[in-house]
Amino acid sequence: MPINDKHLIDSSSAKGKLLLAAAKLFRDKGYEKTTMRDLAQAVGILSGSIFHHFKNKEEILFEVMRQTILLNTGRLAAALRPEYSPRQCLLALIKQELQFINGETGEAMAVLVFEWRSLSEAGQVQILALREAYEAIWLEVIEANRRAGHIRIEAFLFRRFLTGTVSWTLNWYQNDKDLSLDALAEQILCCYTSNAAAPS
Amino acid sequence: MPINDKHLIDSSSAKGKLLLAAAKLFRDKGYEKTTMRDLAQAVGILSGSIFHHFKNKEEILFEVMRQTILLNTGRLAAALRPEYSPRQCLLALIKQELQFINGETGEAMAVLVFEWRSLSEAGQVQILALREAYEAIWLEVIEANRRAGHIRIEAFLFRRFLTGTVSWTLNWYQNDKDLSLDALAEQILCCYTSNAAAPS
DNA sequence: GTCTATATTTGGATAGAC
DNA sequence: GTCTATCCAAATATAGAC
Repeated sequence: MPINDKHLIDSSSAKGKLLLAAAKLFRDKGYEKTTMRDLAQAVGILSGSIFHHFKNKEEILFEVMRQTILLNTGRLAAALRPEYSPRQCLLALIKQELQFINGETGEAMAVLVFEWRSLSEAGQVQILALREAYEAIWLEVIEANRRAGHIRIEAFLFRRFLTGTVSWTLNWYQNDKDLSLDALAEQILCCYTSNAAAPS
Repeated sequence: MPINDKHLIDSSSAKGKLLLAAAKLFRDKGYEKTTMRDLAQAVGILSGSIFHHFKNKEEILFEVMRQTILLNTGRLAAALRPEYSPRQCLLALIKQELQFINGETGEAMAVLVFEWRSLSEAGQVQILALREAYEAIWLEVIEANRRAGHIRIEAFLFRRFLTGTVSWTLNWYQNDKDLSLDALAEQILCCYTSNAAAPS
């Protein structure tokens, strides 16, 4: 388990393989257009067998979202260190979230953004509850930056603006030599805050 | 025709009614989950009759997107006035795009963002070509602001950041007394540029 | 331009054997 | 835990009457 924490996706189990394949298919084709037959084929079984692991299609979508949020909330919290300045904290969070969206959990994060409506209302409520812990980390750091004079607008609003910018990268960012994710994070911070860019 | 320009949606024709209803349904339920029966019912006919106006379901999605881009490109260009400063131009464009997304074309704009993958590749190419004129207006104004010292980062990158922030409003903005769209535009400009907020 | 009736396909889900 | 076989529902699209 080099990447995934306990209780989260175990890519060696059949269930874990299904979730990883589902994230990729849901991102590439969309949840509605992905059939149980597509998913079964992706992991080398037949469609009827999936129902041994999940009670229906929506439970797969729910699990993809749930495990992604749990994993990334842990990672976000771990990115902050006591010796960091408010500005360094903010930069660290931006770098992390860019990684979530454009790195190895990118498929699942895209599913969270684009397939939200496909989740039942009951499922949405549960996922939103998990997301609160994630957003609480952000707001604390943003408030600290506001107190330090780096941010001029209200913290909630700032977070919404930033969420849009970072989420949108999944529509255009291609990892190449021209712009690394860390450099992109600094450009965002430079654009969003009043003072000079943080040291690279 | 108080709202819609020539060649664009005529809400008194059967075809126009279908397109307006489709935009709303596609946004609310998603393209895949919206059935021809849903759409027919929304305009008071039966599903078979739709195929007299459109050759298939995807053509409806394509037309919703195409007409929305054409309409809004015209509006965007019309929002600029010769006497405006670069900063006033940028604010005017932000206000316009917020209106596109959260105003009367909001349903169709959400479709453009969320249902992009549901369009065939051939359709995507055509819509992208139309989008170029729209983006050209933006880039010219952004460049002028950069030359004036209001923007510190590269124009393409700035536009991508801004696109994310403005598009994301469709996930959270509710028009109420607390925050008008014009006030929101000024907050965005304040957050994104170095100088003092524009006068309200 | 709309309706009636229906062809045809697709896809989620189940039951029981192995 | 997977496969075989299949049920059932839903949805796109068509043909021809009015």
